[in-house]
Amino acid sequence: MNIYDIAREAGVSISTVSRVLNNKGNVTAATRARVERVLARSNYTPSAIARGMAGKPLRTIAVLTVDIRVPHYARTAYTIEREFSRRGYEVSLCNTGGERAEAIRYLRAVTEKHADGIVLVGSIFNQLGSDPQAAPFLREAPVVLANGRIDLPNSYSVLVDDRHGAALAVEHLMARGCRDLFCVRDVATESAEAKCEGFVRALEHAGISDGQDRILDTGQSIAGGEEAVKALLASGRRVDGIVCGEDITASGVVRALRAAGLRVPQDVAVTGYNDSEYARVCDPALTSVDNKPELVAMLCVQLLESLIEKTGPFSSVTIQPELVVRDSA
Amino acid sequence: MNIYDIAREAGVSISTVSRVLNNKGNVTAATRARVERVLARSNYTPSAIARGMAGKPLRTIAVLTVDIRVPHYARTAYTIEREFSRRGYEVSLCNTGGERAEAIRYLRAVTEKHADGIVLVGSIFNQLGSDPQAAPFLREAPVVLANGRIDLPNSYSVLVDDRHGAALAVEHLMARGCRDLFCVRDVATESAEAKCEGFVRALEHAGISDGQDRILDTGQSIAGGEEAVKALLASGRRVDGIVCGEDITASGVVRALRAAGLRVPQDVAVTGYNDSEYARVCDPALTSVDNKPELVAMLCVQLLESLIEKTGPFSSVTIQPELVVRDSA
DNA sequence: CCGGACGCTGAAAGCGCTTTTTTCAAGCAT
DNA sequence: ATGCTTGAAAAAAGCGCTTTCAGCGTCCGG
Repeated sequence: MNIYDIAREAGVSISTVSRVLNNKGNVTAATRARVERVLARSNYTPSAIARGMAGKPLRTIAVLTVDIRVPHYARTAYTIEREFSRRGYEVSLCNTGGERAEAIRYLRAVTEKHADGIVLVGSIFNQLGSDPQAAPFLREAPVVLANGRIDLPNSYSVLVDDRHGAALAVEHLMARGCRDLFCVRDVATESAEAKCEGFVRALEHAGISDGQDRILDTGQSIAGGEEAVKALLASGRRVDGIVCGEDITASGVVRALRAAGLRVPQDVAVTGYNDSEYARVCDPALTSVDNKPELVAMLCVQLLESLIEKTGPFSSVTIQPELVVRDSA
Repeated sequence: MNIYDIAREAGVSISTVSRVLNNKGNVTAATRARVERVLARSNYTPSAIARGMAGKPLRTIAVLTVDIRVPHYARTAYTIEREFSRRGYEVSLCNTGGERAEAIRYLRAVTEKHADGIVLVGSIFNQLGSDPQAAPFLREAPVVLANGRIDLPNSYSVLVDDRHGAALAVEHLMARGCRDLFCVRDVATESAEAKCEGFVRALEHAGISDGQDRILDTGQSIAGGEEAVKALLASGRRVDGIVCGEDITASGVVRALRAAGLRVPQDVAVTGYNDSEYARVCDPALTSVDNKPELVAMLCVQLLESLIEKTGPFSSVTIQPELVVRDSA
């Protein structure tokens, strides 16, 4: 059932049906009524493909994320989807797992389908801007990168000041009287680097200069947190505070500390990052840095929408995280 | 840059370019080489829209979920996306939040865009099959419903036997010596009903007939779990085992029990459901029912793909969950 | 040496819309 | 009564592909 069928049944031309459907141009009330009656009793669904063919935008947004199962990305993607949906867009999603090839494959696919805009969620995607295979696709539609910088003509960023976030955690621990702090780096991203930098700087600010030696590397998981603590305790170094790069890792840190007979926060205070549900499930509930994924997502959507509609001026923005104090520190 | 530009530069017709691009029909090596050279030095991207217009499938799958932020749905959606991506499809996502209007709006949009198939993730979507507004769209493309039944021509289900899952939890608790069991129902879905039914049946099987009176209603959250326990303890009824409908609720149950001075699992054993990361973060780690979202997703993808390619025969399937024993029971 | 088959390529139609252009008729002023 | 204007609706073009069909040259067998 297409527009020709409707036109034939209503005894008008397809352009008239189109005018009725899109509510534009002049149509007499009588003609409009006749078309609408036919429309009502048919189950006609206009083809967005054909509409796209005729030059109208398809109103779809491509969202690239590392892994939607990570709560932080889920929250970001959720808000992006909801907000674009509210604005009449549909969102298409890809979990690249950080695989460059996967990102390129997907970017090609959405370019072929004429996506109206692209949102990259995760600092890892900043690489794509300088990737000769990926960059051409990123020029075909406006791009917004959540949590990372990208240098391309029609691309902007919404950044979170993770350096500041880590510094907030350090300051809080110090205010509690902690002096022997460590920082757990559980992933190799720009964002993790920023946290470490914030940690080191905050220590320097307090007159402690060996911050760089107080960074523990491990994996982003409960087991990762546990291992980091085991290694730390085995080293015999004194510790009374640990800043973690992720709540899930922090929960492993807490678990290992308790297993070693240490009390949290009395003996060792621990902070998480992302203020996820894990922070509330963990016992004791984690003090965590809220980096506001919903706010970031909202800003991404607003920015991308104005980019699509070319209602500038545009600019990248940076937001500040906040510390949420609970029981672990 | 379109196929006409390529054809002109290569000095051939567009049909020849099309043949080269799609690797079909006969083209001499010389002609093919000439076209490919032009192709290589251009940044031509074929239009999937135009290809769709010409009758080819666009290879997009629509996925409806309640809320991607719920880990169980995130795991399901993730696997669906990855598997379809691997098969050359793109997935579009909508979080309906259980809103009928939102589902309908989205179904209309994807129908207009000629989605090749639809996956409904969550038992709540079984309503759509009998919804006069939604059903027409569900007839336009094959549909697979994860975790619920739907009665429509081209629709099939992948079910999890949640009755059995709850029964597994009951049996485990009884084997530990628990006798005064309760079940926490934290949401009003078909799936939650099945769990309660499994709970009641399993009790009956053990000679306990008042299972129906042992169901506690609350919200699906940490607070929900806490409230259920507070109400239960206030009632003065004896309890030594609690079966929960979700890990997150179970974590609240554990927290409230401990706050009341009860030991888990020694005084009261607790089981969760979904075997999510929450079960591992919780202290003590939750014994939980694994309802295998990845397996369900894989089966959905396989089923939907064969539906799309009409390589039958098709049939709905039911899978059995398994109990994962940890420290809480 | 000619007819038919076959391989390669181009021409053209068609997919379902939007939009521009054209047609037509009615209404009005001169 | 003629010419103009105006508004409604039809006609037609165009979007970028795929695919069918037709044309044309070549090769082979009779």
